[in-house]
Amino acid sequence: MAFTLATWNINSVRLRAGLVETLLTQEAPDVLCLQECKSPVDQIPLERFAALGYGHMVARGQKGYNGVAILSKLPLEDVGDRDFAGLGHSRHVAARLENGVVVHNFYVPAGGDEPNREKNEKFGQKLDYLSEMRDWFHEGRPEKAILVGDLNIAPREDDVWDHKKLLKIVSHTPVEVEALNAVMEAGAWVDVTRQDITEGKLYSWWSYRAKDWSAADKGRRLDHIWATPDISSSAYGSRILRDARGWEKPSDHAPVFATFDV
DNA sequence: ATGGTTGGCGTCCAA
Repeated sequence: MAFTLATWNINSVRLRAGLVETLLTQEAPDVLCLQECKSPVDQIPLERFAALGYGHMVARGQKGYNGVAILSKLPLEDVGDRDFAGLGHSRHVAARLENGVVVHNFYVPAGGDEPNREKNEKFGQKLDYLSEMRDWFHEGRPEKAILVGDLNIAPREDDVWDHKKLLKIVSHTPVEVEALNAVMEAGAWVDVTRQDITEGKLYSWWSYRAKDWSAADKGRRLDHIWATPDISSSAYGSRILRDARGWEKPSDHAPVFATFDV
């Protein structure tokens, strides 16, 4: 059975419920993983999504910050969440599809502005979060699993608009890239997006602060779709819906897609 | 070197 999955940092699911409806209507992924819902779970407008065929949801939320949700046309089993780095934030949730595939939805801490854990506690929390992800996947090697989300790191030189200019900018520093690569190695995760789109600049996020985000095109690939080796070769059709960044009152992130024939 | 924008909450914090 082939199914298409998308991941999108929505930056408030209540404010942008209309954009979620647009995406579900126009692109019709089977599963949509959202981050930064900024809403308690019981205030997510599930009825509006259910009316479009997305009646299944597994989510974790808190008031005002963070929050992750998995919306699906297909039945989901809630398989729990982890509070990496003990932050008490809603940044992870996992669900199992009926074909046995487990989907992990992550919102990794952004890490503040200063890439120095002595001066900036948030940067330390980001690195700790990634270390605990690494340790968890090392303890129990995942199988038939997909990991998606806003990982807040652009690992490759062609994942940012200017590699040299961003080496000291949080999201592209060598220590973060190493930490993310350690997570990948621990779980033997395959970067599905880059398996499909092997070359060239590729971005999923553009700052709100740019005057003309599209013309300036100073993007970063912060949003990822990974899979374990047993299913990664079944993936195809990866793409980033850049158009969504230009929709009315957009999120600063664009949705990332992949299809799996498991 | 700096400031630029957005959302949620509440008179500022996180991104």
